[in-house]
Order: sequence, then C-alpha cells, then structure tokens
Amino acid sequence: MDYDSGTFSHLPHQPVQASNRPSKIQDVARAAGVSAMTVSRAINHPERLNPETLQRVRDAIASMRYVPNALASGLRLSRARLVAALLPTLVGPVFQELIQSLDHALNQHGYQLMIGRTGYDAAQEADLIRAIIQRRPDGIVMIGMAASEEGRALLQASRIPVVETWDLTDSAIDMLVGFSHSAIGHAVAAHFIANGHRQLGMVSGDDARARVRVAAYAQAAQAAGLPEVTVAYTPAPSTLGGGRRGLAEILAERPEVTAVFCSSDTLALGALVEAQHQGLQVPQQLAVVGLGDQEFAKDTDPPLTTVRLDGTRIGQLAADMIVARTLDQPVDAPRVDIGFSITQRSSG
Amino acid sequence: MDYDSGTFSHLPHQPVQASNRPSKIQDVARAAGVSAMTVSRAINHPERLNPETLQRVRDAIASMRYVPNALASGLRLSRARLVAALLPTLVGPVFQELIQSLDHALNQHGYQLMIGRTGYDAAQEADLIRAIIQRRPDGIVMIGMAASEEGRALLQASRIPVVETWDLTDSAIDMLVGFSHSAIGHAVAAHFIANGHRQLGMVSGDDARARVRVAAYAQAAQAAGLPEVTVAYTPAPSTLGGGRRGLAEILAERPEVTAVFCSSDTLALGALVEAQHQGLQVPQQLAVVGLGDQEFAKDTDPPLTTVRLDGTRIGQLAADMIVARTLDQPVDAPRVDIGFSITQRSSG
DNA sequence: TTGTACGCGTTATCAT
DNA sequence: ATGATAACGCGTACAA
Repeated sequence: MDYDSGTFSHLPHQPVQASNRPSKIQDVARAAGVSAMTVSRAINHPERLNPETLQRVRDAIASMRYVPNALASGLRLSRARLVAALLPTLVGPVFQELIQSLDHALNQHGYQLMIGRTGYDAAQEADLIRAIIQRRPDGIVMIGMAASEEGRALLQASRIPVVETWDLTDSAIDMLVGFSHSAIGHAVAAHFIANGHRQLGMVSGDDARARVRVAAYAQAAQAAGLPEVTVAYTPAPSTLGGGRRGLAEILAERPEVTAVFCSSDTLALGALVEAQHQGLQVPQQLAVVGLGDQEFAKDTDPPLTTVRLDGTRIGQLAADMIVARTLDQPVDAPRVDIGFSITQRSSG
Repeated sequence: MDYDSGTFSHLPHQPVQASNRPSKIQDVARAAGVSAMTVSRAINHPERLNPETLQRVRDAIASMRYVPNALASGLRLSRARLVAALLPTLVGPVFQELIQSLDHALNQHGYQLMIGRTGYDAAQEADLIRAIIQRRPDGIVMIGMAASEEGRALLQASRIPVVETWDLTDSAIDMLVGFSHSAIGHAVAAHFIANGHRQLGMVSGDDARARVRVAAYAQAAQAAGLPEVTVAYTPAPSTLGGGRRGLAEILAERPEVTAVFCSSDTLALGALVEAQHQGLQVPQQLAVVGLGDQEFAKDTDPPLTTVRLDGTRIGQLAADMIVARTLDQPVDAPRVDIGFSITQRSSG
C-alpha cells in the first residue's frame, strides 16, 4: 500500500489532480483505463470508438479538465491550426470589420487567429514576421502593410500561404485581395465635379497608399480643368483631432474650397466637427466625403457620405484562400479586386 | 454607384528556393559543417561558441532564411514564449491603449502576444479559453471579461498564470489589476452634484460592469436627495449612434435633465452630436461626461470631460505580473486597484 | 476496436 | 568548444 506524503488542498471544488502539472494524454488514459491512443481517437475520431469506451474517456477528459497540447500535435502534424494576421495598428478602427470577418471565417474551419502589430515601424516589421513564422501558422494575412525586402524573403522561404490585403499592388508575394486606391481618388474627384464643385481639398494620411489616392484625386481634378487641389497631410494614425486641424489648415490657406475628401471616416468626423465649429453648413457651404463607411458614419450630423470598402468580404476571401491552400486545393482567383462604392448620404 | 474594376487572376509567382520545405536546424548544421546543437547554441547562447564558428553558423542561418520552429522548442522547454490576451471586442473603449502597452511590455521580455476575441458571447467563451490553453501560453490576460464557471475551472486546471483586468472583482482566479466601477459611479454623481446639477441622466451599456456603475451613480444621487436618475441602456458595443439615441430617449422622457454620464467616450461623443442636433448648448444647458479619456476626447466640440482610466498602466502591470510568475519570482501585489481620475474639460 | 512503435524539431545534459 | 543522446506530448502506421 502506498502512503502519499503529499500536501492537502483546502480549496473548495478542486478536482482531484494527481500532481501539480496539467494533465497530459497519458494521465487521461490511465484514469480511463485505456491507452493514450484511445484518448487521442476519442478526441479526433470519436466514431471509431466503442460508444462505451468513448463515454468513459470523455468523462475522464471532462473531470480532469484535460486540454490537448497544441505544440505537440502541431509538431506532429505540421499543422498549427493557426492563422496570423499582421497589421500596422489596432488603433485605427478601419481594419476591425476585416479582422472580425477573418476571425469568424477561420473559426468555422477550426483555425485560430493570432494578431500581430507592427506599429507602422518598417524596421521592426521583419522581426515581427520572424516571430510569426516561428509559430508555423498555416497562413499569414497581411493587412494594409507593405512588406520590406527582408520580410518578403522570409515569407517566401517559409512556404507559408500569404494573403496580402487592402492594397491592390502589382507585386504580390503570394495571394492578394484588395482594391485600387488610385481608382478611389479618381472616383471621389468625379463625384465632387459631378455635383458642381470646382475648388477641391483633401485631408490625407501620409503613407504610401494615401499618396496614391492623393495623386489620383489631384490628377482627376486637373484633367477636368479645375484649379489645383489643396492637400493637408496628417500623421498616422488618423484621429478626430487630425481631421479638425487638417480642415482648418485647408480653409486657412484657401477659404474658397467647397469640397473636401478625407482619407478616413475618422478624419471626416473631425472635419464635420471643425466645420460646425467654424459655423459652416455641411453640405451647403462645404461638402465632406470620408473613406471606410465605418459604423458611425450613418449617425454623424449630417450623415456622412463615404467610400464604402467591404472589409467583411476581404476577410472572407482571405480566409477562403488560406483554407483552400491548406487543403491543397487550387485557388481559382489568387488576385482579387473587390472594388468599392460611394455611399451617398447628406454630407457631400 | 459601383466601381468594381473586375477580378483578375494569374498564376502565382514561384519563388526561388533550394528545397521544397522550410529548412530546419539540421539543414543549417549541415550547411555550416557543424552539429545541430551548435546551431542551437548560436541562436540561444552565442557567447559559448568560438567566434569563428559562430560567424559560419550565422551566415548559414541568414542565407537559408532559417527560422526556428517555436512548436518544437516550446514543447521541449515547456515555455511557448507566448502570452494570450482575451477580450470581448477589439472595438471596445480603452482596450486599445491597454493592448498596446501590454504588447510592448511583453515584447521587451521576448514574449509574443496573441489576441483572442469572445465577441461578448458567453457561450463561446469556454471554447476560446480551451483553444488558448491548447497553445500552452506562459500567461493569460483577461480584459474586461467575466469568466464563466467552466472557463474558470479550465484556467485553474491549466496552471497557467492568469491576470484579470479592468474590473476589480472580489473573486479573482489568480491575479488582478483593475478599478472599481462602483467608485466611478459615485464619483461622477458627486461631480455633477458639486456643480449644482440635480436632474441626472445616464447612458449606459447593459453588461454586468455597467450595471454596477449605474447602481452606484443612482445610489449616490438618491443619497444626496436628488430625484431618481433616468437611465437609457444601449446594446453593446458602444457606438456614436447609441449615444445619440440614448440621449434622445432621456430627453424625451425627462427634458429637465441637465447632466448626463455616458459609460464610454464613444457614447458621449454621440450625446454631444445629439445635443448639438437638438440645439442644446453644452455644457450650459446640458453637461456631458464620458468614460475612458480616449484619444479623441480632447478634440471634440466642446472638449469632453471624462473619467480617465490608465490603460497603459494596467497593461504594464499585467505584463510585470506574468513575467514575474514565469521567473518564479513572488508577485508582491497580486491584486492592484489602479484607480481613476476625472479629466476636467469643458463639456461638464 | 484497441494497442505499440516511431518520429515531428528542438534543447538540456552529459560526454569528449 | 563541440557533439551524442534523450525527452517534450501527440498522432500516423501498422500490428493484434
């Protein structure tokens, strides 16, 4: 007979636990009077077990709160059941719709989503990519990021499926789903021109994508014979305050501006606040158009006209691409332009 | 109007690579003419190597783009160098500041942060916790979440250090850093009363924490002999539109209300918009106070008076606690109340 | 239907 | 200073 010299536990409702460490598959096997393999099957192929045995094992798993070790199974299977999303910042709510739908779609297929932040710092980007690759995710989704040369090389060497999103670049690492920022710039300029505006302004972030939009917007105005557009750049990330200051700057420089395109809804909200503050009627004296069609756009005063980007669709497509790849299925369209539309409300 | 420029597809570009699979430590060893152990040491204990050998190995690592497999090392070491953060939503109020600082502090110690979303769905919570525990993180940070019974049991059985944040509950699973929601309710009521208000309203979310704040706020008003406060509940998550509708509801029910406490800055921004829309002067005719002191609070019109919560400090403390635990150091204060303050601006 | 042997890639330990 | 060995926990392949 064995006399355990161990300690006593006075915690209420503490399940019986053999030791101080979390249980592993072998512990469950012992408790259920079966081999480790039978426990493994109870989890992954329950239909192959005798119902009676299955129940015994399940009871043991539940009572011991056994949770399989994904490091071990991932190593064995070379599948981590994990997908990583890399983005510049969580602060801008622009990406949330995308993340949400990506997460949801991946969960349906038994994948978990891991989120990594680069913080707009290109120098740290390669380090983050390295850290992500270490976990051997089954796929990587890059959101609104341009990978550095080193980052691209790492991603390619890793053989991990990569989906770049948000930006419809010409040189995709692997797969791509996004929209054309230059088409957006043109479309908004055309929208203003069609509404009779001739003095255009723009409040914009100062990253590479934003510059593409600005250039297209300015070029469309020029092509229509309009005077040069006035641009105010704001530092990333986009904030309400940035929108206020951007609009104030434009109006100070050129008070005759009657239409302003803001490169995010947050900036546009700031522009609305500033216009209100300066006593300008929107849209009668000043038209404002945003970008993103975020949740709040419909509830501003006046409701915001904005460029709608279907983040949900991007997330869904990115998830589909990665899932197809991991199943070795062909990806019919590895490069997708999801386009955009202009949601017409009252602000411009 | 739609600007979908169509869907393009082309064959994925096949990158140049010697082999068809990512290289492992053995491949690097072969290339550098050393054993696998020497490569491992070059990465983890470079000082123990002959400088000449070290350089050879490093060159091989760089040229092959070798990235260690964290599943294998995590399995071997029982340390995943991973910390998980669980939260209801990314959209949330001050969560972003917290996440940012948590991520930053953990990176300093060589940990990576994994983010999991529950989406306010208590039913899925246990599943997410199970999915997280599977990865054997070195710590788990719960942000603004109340774990279900099953979730708590899983966390305890896992033996993983857990820090609950945001909410200063009485029954912590393990460690805790937060603030008292009931103290906040009292403080804001006292603030309004000190400013001469007697007709108080509140726009609030409808989760458990929010109800605690509401109860404390209402009780403080009652204790001061004020008429009963009018409360409008809005569904999660907090939105600008919810704030507008909440305030409209309160004013419709009791037009004599002169001060409204909103349980997030986003709701407060909506209240400001609605007040403006209804032609109410803030703060002369209606005082508005928010919660969170988010980035935009200082730039609203008028600037928002709000309850400041130091998310950065919470993240820092949570990281410290987890790091101490993984080093088997004692955690001097496993339960911390970081308090709050009222940032006085012009809105109330 | 259930069990045994082996290997996934890495690193601590011990040996040289 | 460097190498050989074993073990981390799990699941496939095969055997019973």
